[in-house]
Amino acid sequence: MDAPLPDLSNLHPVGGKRSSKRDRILNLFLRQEGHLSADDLFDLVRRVDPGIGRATVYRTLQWMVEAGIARKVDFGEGRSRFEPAYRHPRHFHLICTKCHQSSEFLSSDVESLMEEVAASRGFTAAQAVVQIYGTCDDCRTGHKSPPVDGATTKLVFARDALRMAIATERSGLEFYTRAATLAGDSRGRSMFKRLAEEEGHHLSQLEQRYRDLAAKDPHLETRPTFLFFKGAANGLFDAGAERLRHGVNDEQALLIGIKCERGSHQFFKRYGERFEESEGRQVFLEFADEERAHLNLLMKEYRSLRQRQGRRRTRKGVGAAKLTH
Amino acid sequence: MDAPLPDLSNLHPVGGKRSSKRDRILNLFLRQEGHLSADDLFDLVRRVDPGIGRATVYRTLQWMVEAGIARKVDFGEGRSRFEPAYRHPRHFHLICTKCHQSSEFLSSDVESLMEEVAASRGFTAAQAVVQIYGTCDDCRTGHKSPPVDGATTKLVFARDALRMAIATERSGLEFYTRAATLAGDSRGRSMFKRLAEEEGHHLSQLEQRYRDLAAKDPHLETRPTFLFFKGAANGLFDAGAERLRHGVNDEQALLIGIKCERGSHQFFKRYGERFEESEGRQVFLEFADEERAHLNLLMKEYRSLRQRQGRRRTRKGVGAAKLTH
DNA sequence: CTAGGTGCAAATAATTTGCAGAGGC
DNA sequence: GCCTCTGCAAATTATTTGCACCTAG
Repeated sequence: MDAPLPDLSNLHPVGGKRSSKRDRILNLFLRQEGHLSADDLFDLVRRVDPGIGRATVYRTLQWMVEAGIARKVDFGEGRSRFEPAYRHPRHFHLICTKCHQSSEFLSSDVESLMEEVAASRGFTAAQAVVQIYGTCDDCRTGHKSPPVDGATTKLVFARDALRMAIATERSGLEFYTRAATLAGDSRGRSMFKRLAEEEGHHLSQLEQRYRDLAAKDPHLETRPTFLFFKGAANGLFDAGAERLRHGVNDEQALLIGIKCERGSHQFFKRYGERFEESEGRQVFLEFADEERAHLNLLMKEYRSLRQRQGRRRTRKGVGAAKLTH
Repeated sequence: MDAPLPDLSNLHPVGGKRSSKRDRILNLFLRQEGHLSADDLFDLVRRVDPGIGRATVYRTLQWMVEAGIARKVDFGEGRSRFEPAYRHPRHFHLICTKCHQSSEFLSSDVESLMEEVAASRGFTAAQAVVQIYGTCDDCRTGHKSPPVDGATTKLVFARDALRMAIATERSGLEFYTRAATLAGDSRGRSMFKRLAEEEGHHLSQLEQRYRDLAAKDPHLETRPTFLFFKGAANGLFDAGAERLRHGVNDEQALLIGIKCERGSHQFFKRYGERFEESEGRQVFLEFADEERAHLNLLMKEYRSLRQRQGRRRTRKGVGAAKLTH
């Protein structure tokens, strides 16, 4: 649903056209934080290269939007603003109608709801815009909270990513600990135990990393959430752990684990890939890898179990074809 | 989060200003379906009253937006469009970038997510805009689906409302049927049975109503969803019915029922009230009333149970104060 | 050489504003 | 009589276009 992610070096041919001054405009634009109006960008460009005309900036902007490098956003000021879309996933806006400041957030839940809606209408979504207009905290209370620069945004992003990974790790730990207790088969028990230990180990690593991050900014913990990944932020294994309570056999436990690991792997990979280089992205992608490793282990165990059982019945959803990655 | 709902008759003073020609513009505007550009409205107005100037239309539009009667939306065409906001809750847009058609949907889930986000930042939300840009089904396939007029929209809305009420009724029926089986106390059993019968009765009424509605338009059932009230559309009692499986005592069952009925009453009331007069609105509000009646019955039973138990312990969440409506 | 890209200035389009007069209270 | 509304035309603002020229492949 979001923009394609062409390599920066061969970005230019994307639109089918060539480049020269576009490079300079593009580079300046991508370096910018926040939402530039066409004129803002024109001023910036002129400062560097006075020989560039306003029309070129407009044309380049138009081309960038078509090529998916930029996004056009409208805050109802009577002019458009533009923001980089490259490795910078769709984010949503909270726009203060008093002070005209806008802050951003990201929500995978909103995104998936929108995808669902679009799909149900046969609509192919290319872009999504979410804007909430109202009064910001500062304008309402009269206080002024410290300005948030690019570095802080990145810290907050990393913090939120870590929080999600930690929540997932915690619910995974609970899941495997319980599964190890319940497992009827000694081999399965030892595998679940091993996984529980791994989760515990990773968990403490993540927590350490979280503490390191928090040390970089004394206010980090109290800053508002940036990633509203509600469905994921509360532990992707919770439902699985819950199902274990109702008593399942080893095979079922394995299948539940596989489903959870696969879901969480896909989730972290999918979103991680869409971010620009940053610690948050790292957290997502590393975590996705970890979940995949667990997934592989579980699937190996599952195959082996099936073999030992000697049964050849086919189970829906996890056929042999799907097991090979 | 949505616009205030002033009475139409004393709408005018809302903005602190007075009225005269505004009335005519306002009335024309409110009669319109869809999204008018300022110029569209100007043309319309001129056809009725050639003595009205373009600036007045602009000024009136501005005033309507401030007063919460209209919403300004931007589809990236270089000009703004406006839509009535009165008794017409925020709806979201799917905008085709090929044919420039836009269709609408409503999602309570998206709304509550947005409220959550706003609240967590101390942001007071007044308006929300959700736009999904892409290619519509017609443009993608080349086919042309039958045009949807205002009457059809209303039918679809009523259909979706009925579907939600039916789903809730079904899960309620399941809940009470199961509760009746499980109830240890004969008095409780008969109450749950009675509620189950009522739900069954209402369910068949709703299903009949649904059939009547479907008879009005042969394609009604296949038309795309308009209300994406995912959390509610799958039966608000499902979680409650599920909990009954794990074995609960009568008091707990009552509390679960109370929670479910209260939630569903509030949900249907809250959203029903925001719609303009229509069958869909009726469905919502009637259903809300019904759920409240059940709620009252359950609460009466709960109080009586507590009295019979003679226990005076306080349970969190459902203190005596909260029981009196 | 050719298909675009580019600068400049002029054109267009949407919206706002200045001002004199009108209308309600 | 005062305050706001209103129409008209002029002004302002953002964005696009026409056109002559330039540049990369």
